[in-house]
Amino acid sequence: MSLEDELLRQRADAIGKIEALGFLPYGNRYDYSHTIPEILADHSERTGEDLEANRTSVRICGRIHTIRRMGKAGFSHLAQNGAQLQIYVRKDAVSEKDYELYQLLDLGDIIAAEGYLFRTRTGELSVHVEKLVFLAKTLLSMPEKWHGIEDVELRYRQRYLDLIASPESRQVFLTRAKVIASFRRQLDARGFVEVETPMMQPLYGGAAARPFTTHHNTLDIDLYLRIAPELYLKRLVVGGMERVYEINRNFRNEGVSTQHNPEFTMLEFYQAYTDYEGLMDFSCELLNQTAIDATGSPKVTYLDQALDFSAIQRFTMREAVIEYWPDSASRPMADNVADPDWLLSHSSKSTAGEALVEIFERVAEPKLIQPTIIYRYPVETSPLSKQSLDDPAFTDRFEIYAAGMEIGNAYTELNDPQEQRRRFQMQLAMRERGDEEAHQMDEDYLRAMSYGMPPTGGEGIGIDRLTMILTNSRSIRDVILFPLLRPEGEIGIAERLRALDP
RNA sequence: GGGCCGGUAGCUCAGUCGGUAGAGCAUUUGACUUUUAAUCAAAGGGUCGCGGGUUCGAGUCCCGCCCGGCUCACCA
Repeated sequence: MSLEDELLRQRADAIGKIEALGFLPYGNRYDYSHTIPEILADHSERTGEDLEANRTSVRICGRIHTIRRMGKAGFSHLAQNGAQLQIYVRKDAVSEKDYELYQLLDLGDIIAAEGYLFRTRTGELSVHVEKLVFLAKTLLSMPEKWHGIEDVELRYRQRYLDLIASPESRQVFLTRAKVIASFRRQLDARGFVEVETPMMQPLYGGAAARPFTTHHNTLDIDLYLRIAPELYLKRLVVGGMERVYEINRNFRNEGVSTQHNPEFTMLEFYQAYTDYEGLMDFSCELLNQTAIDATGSPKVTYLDQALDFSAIQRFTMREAVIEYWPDSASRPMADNVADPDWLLSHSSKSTAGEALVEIFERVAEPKLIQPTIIYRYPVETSPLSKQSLDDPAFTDRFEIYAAGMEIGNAYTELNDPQEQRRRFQMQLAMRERGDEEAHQMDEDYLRAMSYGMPPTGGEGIGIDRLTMILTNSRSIRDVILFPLLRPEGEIGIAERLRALDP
């Protein structure tokens, strides 16, 4: 018998013994008087004398994280909501049945304890237990208490174990929730309406990416998982929902890396009657406040580098190429980065605009550690953005970079259906030249725009990447609870449980 | 997809030149009524990722495959 089966058998046997003592092996509702974090918040300052003089009774519950048994007494730590509280179980302070239960407990079991607060000889706030309640048994071993889970594969596949074993991981996901809550609060306060648009779409659009394909049986149609909600959100703006936003998943059938997960979460919002300059100012306010709400400060440390979301810098794309050019000897001049011949000679792309973007991504993007807005993007790579009034080769678009990653993308929305049709046709031509990610023609969207769309600014912010930065996480998989992994193969737990079933 | 690194007990990790597979935690038994990585004594526990090959002999060397990490390419 393998060790794991032996442990399983021992614990299954313990369930029987616990039941024989009169406890439910898997308990029901338990009405605690305090959560463990509440007790720590309310009573951590109290002295032992105070606790003795003004006895405080509590009913707490949680998962057992440590057990130290010593003959006729013992200590355990219960964990709940990321905090731990010690309990002290003494043979002469509880019923015989409860003490027998205490002897049968394993690390990882979930119990409740009732008693009063006191301080131990070493000063730790603890519960002097008078009664125990059994709530749930663990059949499998907990991770090692000191190192926790080091195997990242295990952390991603069995996130629940990661959450049990490492408070830091729990904190990452609490911060992620704060990021999302902060955006919602800020947008709601400004009159934005949260909406949900289709994730299964007959045509995909709103970004340059390859989609996932699926099929609806009854309708017998192929559908795409959305690569962006953009075109639906703008239909809503046409319909008079002047400020809308959506926070949800996009799906892109592309590579996996520390910065890419096939499904990822975007905030997209649209505001009628503003433009990209209005959005730049708004973005700075939004990100500053989100950083504060999530971490307590606009200044954060990411991989040993100090980032300040209260001081977001701004460059045009052309300026950024000059600013971040790697060596001063060959540094281009303003005339160079505006010269199609110069651009084409420094890139393998076939148009000046695509070349500028390619050069920018090569020389500047990795160096954009400080939160930075890059604005004015070439028209070729921006099929849905409005052209700049003073230069039709460019669009009124910007992206937000931080820690060398793109975390946001925004522009004045194109609202001229005739121009939108031309852009779609330009994209179709790129598609015919072999660009699989070029935009499709979306006639329903063109039709919507033909009813008149108000001038509008729209923006998308990558929640996962922003959360990486705000939690100092190196990989996007560290901020996604269940990142996509290949299936692990046979687990075998069903068979092992079946073998235990009497 | 390419390159590099990794997969050994439930967990964290050693394993030398190819020669009987180890430690700590966890588990079991015993001692211990304020411990806290509790302590002390003893015991049990292995598909060395999977499959081939070389060899008298493979955790170790060779080949293929699976899973993961980093990185490059692609992308947000």
